[in-house]
Amino acid sequence: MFNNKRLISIEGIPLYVQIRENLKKDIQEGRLAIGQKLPPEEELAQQFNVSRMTMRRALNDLVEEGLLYRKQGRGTYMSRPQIDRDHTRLTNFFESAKEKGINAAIRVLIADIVPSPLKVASALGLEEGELVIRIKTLRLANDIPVSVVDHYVPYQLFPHLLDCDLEAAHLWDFLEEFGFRVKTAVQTVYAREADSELGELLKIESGEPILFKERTVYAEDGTPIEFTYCYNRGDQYSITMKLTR
Amino acid sequence: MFNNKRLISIEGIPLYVQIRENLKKDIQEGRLAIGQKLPPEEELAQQFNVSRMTMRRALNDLVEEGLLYRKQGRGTYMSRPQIDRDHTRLTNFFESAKEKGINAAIRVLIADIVPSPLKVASALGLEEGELVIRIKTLRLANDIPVSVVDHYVPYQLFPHLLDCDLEAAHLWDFLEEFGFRVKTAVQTVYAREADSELGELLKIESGEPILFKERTVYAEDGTPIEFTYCYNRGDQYSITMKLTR
DNA sequence: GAGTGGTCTAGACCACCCG
DNA sequence: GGGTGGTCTAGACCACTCG
Repeated sequence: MFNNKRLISIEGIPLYVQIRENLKKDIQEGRLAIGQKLPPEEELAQQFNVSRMTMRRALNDLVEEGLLYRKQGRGTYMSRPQIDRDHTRLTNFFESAKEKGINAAIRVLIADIVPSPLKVASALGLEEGELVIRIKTLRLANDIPVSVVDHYVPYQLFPHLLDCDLEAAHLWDFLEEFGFRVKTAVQTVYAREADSELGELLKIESGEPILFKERTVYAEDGTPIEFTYCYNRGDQYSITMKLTR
Repeated sequence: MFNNKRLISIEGIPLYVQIRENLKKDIQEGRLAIGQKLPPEEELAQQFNVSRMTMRRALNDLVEEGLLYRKQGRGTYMSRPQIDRDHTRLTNFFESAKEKGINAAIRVLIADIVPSPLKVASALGLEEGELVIRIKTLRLANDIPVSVVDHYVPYQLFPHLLDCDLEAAHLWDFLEEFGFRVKTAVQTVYAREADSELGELLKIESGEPILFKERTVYAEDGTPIEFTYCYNRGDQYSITMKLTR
């Protein structure tokens, strides 16, 4: 280990990325023991034939990811492998269903242009009553209804949104087509009971638990581009996240 | 703006931190317009009288925080201010109650040493049946019961934990006293119904919605130090988080 | 005091984006 | 082609930790 690691310079890929991925592979394939101390940065830099700054950039990324940790004045060490990593990533329904091998489908219940209710307006940075596009859908996973989702999108930013086939792709695909890249979201999660309408749509008894989510989605420049109420069947849905102190 | 920003070198505080906080203040106090383009990095570096690498380090932090964004080949820009920031931080019950001006109290229901159930063992990286400390508590906010929390902690790591006054401080304070700094947690959130026991403890009807959480807490080096089931009153509790694509 | 990570410099060249 | 961010170097000194 840690010998003759000189990289063959690969076209286009930054050195720190190559080093990072190289080390990550060593870690994930178990070639480094838990708690093991790594060589000092200076030495690693020599082995990889890069400057210390570049080496640090690679190490920083791995520390960020939680694979390594540093103790000032002592050294850099392997973390214990944790079960789950990389939560709090924003993924869309089709993407995550595909990863899990689930057959995803969307049925549009409402697609309309309406004046914005107060809460929607304030989330989207609009005046109350400014026009928004409302799209209410039912989501199915392997033909089982799992969520009712109520999207609100500023009409002024996406005047042609309703021309799209909203059952054919995820809403975000269309938002991106119109020039807004989905970047971050802030969401709040609650436990609620299903009312009779939700019960009917989700094929559960009314009164059964619902994981209820309010979410505001922002583009790269911070513009709010979507506000959503999301009602998820309690027995079919959970949310996993990673927190840092 | 952007003139004569030369920093008086302040004792001990790294330059990139001073620059970062300086810019953050400008942003938060509205001295920079939304969407405004910043001067190029080279120029900023000159104004602050540092090298470009140091300037970049400061800017990187602000981009990370979502206050700025970059477009390669074009420039660095102000983001729109977003309502909420800095979620997905791990906070303890007493800390967050204090911030909100809520009077927090903990009542211990169970404090015992037991063989670990399978699920607990696997979360904590133990063999099934290895001893764990189980601490079950009721949390009150302004005398209203809000959560029932069931903690499991490896006995071997904290053999003297039960000597502590567990109602006097948060469990994490004791874990840190014994040498383990709480660093990260991975949690999964579900919607459930209250059973009769929970109903009684939380003073709600059985069948009412519960925001149920399973959480594994890790120390700095990745050692799992706590696994917890957490039952929160649906009408008193929500979780807010920020997601990134 | 030796070992190690944390910060910082003053350059350099490249890749990308725009008019 | 000019402006800009992305990457990289080869040094340097400081701050922290440990024996």
